[in-house]
Amino acid sequence: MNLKQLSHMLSLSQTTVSRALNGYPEVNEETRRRVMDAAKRHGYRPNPSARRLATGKSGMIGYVLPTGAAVDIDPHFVEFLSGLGDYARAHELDLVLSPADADDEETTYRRIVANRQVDAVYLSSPRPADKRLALVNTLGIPFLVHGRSEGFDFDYPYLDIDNEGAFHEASRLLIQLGHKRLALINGNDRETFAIHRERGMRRALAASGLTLGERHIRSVAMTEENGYRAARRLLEEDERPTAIVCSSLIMALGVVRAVRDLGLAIPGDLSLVAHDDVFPWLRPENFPVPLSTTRSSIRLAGARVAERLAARISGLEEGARGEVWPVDLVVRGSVAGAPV
Amino acid sequence: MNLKQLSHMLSLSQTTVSRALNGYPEVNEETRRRVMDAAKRHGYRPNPSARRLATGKSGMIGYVLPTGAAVDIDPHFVEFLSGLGDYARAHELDLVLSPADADDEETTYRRIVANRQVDAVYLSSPRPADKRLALVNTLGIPFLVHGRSEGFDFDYPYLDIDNEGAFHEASRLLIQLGHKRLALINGNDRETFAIHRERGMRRALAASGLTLGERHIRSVAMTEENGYRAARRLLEEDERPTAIVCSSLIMALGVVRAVRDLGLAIPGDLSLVAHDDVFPWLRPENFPVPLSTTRSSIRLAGARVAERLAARISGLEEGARGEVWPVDLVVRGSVAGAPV
DNA sequence: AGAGGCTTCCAAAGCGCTTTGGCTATTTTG
DNA sequence: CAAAATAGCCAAAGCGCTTTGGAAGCCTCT
Repeated sequence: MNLKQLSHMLSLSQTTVSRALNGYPEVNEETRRRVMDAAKRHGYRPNPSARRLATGKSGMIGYVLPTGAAVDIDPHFVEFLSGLGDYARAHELDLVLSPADADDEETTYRRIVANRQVDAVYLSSPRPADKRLALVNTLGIPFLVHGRSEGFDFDYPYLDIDNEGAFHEASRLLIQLGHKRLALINGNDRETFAIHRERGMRRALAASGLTLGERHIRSVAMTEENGYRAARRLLEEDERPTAIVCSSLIMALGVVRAVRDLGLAIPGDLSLVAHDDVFPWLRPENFPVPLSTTRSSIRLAGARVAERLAARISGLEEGARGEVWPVDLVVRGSVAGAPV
Repeated sequence: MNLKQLSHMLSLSQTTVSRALNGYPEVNEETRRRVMDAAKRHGYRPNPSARRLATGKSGMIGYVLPTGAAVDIDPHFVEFLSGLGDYARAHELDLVLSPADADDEETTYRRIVANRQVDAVYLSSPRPADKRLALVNTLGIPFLVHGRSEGFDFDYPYLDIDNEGAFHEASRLLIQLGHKRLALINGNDRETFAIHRERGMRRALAASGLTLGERHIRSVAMTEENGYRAARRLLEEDERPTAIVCSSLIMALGVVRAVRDLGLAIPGDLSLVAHDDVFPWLRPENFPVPLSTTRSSIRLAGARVAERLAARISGLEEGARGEVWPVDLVVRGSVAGAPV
């Protein structure tokens, strides 16, 4: 059933039927009802390929997926996807993943824009002065950044959590508990979120006249193994830290293992706080010692990104609105006063 | 730059240019070269929307993503995606994720097929007599199943690992080490992979005159917490098992925690084997006691699925070919002889 | 020399939608 | 009451490709 058949069957022109269906004003309300009715009754669905060719709109949102033998997709991605899907489903928005060589994402961005494959894209894990962001901004396709970049002379729309505030609060708590030697096990410090977290922590320390020594900060890919290694190096020092703030639950697994291996105890010898993106399959309250966390559901963020993207596509949202979500600090058994 | 301009510039018809570019035989080789040349020089890329409208082919593969508040996307998915992307990138194949209500995926399948949004789809986590499989089979779109189903009167193309063989081997090893009370912490036993794993284990036990008691098998969603709970229940019994085989590394984390909480030791009191899908961020060799595993890279599977899907789209692969990959049994410190 | 067969190309007709420009009534306005 | 505005509809022209159904030119064969 296509438009031609439908319009013929209604003794109307394709123009009128098309307009009736798409809510244009220049059609009599009664005619519109007739058309709508017939369309529903016959299960008419406009052919998206044809519509796309005519309008240039695809009804899909895009994401360029960096791939390559050395590239690991962040496990957070799947949770984010869940959220995105939750919203997108209700609006029949599909998501197109365009795999790209991690060393040359530009080609792919250019391709999907030139081909008008998607109506909007979102970027994640931005770095300061991220090239992708500049590119997508000049290409003129609607976009939204999950996270933030820095160092541009233009503004852009984004959704981020208050990483700096979160780690500031976590650090402040630890300091108030008497800790003086804090350490940070961070994610890749070329990504903005990691920079913000470090900044938050330094700010809290500075406020109490403390500092974060070079040796007390590790910046690594967020795997269990890296968490372990980082923790061991930190804890085997002479003046070992009495509190660690850690950028992910997965790394925290490694930290816990290291603490055990060294015969230390949480929170007796070491207080630990980690950031929790809220995975259904790994929960901080189920750590050997329930883990204090800075918590923010990445899944909710995914849903919100989809929502805003949809709004941008339909023109409801414009401009460079930035949105920063507060982060909960959830205190559980893994923090205590500094050992004497 | 579109076809019209290009052909005009070459003083050829659109027909000829189109044919030259698409490798049709009825065009002079020299003309073809001229055309190819000009196309490359001017960076001509056929508009996919137009091509799609004309041919019905989209150059994308599809996946219906079950979503909903109660639905958690499997973290394995992202690794699978990595692999898929590795292959797809080289072939400019995009992946479209169509979110669907987990309780009604059928509508979405019908939509993407009716709309010809994708050239092929893949299904994952199939169950016995999975409705999606039957649906997709009748809808007539090329497809590939990652995993296997059972109980159909038709064959279908799939890629699966030898789950039964893997758990058979793991169990056999444990039995040979003198274990008599084995337990299984499995995934959702409505999914085929879990059924196969249980079958493999039972087969190994039966071969030695042993059985798997009802109380010695747990079937749960694969989270750390569920692993913990299942292990506790198993280990708090009077006649507790001396060996556990576990369907995922994430659950194994919980098992390890439970063992610790109960004051037991691995492998002294309990031998443990888990299935490892090979995550970059959680490796069995880094468990407190290095974990023995049945190992199969889900990432490689993703790449292979993409490859076969591409072959199916282009007609290079046909019929209902099933492909079953062997699974490695990797022995590490977590298994030992049965306690006396 | 004429019939038949290749080779190489083309004009035009789709694919199924949206949108432009225009046309005919009907209503409003000065 | 004539002129202007408005409401409601339509034919046709795209969107940029692929593909059908020739057609022209040149060989080959009998």
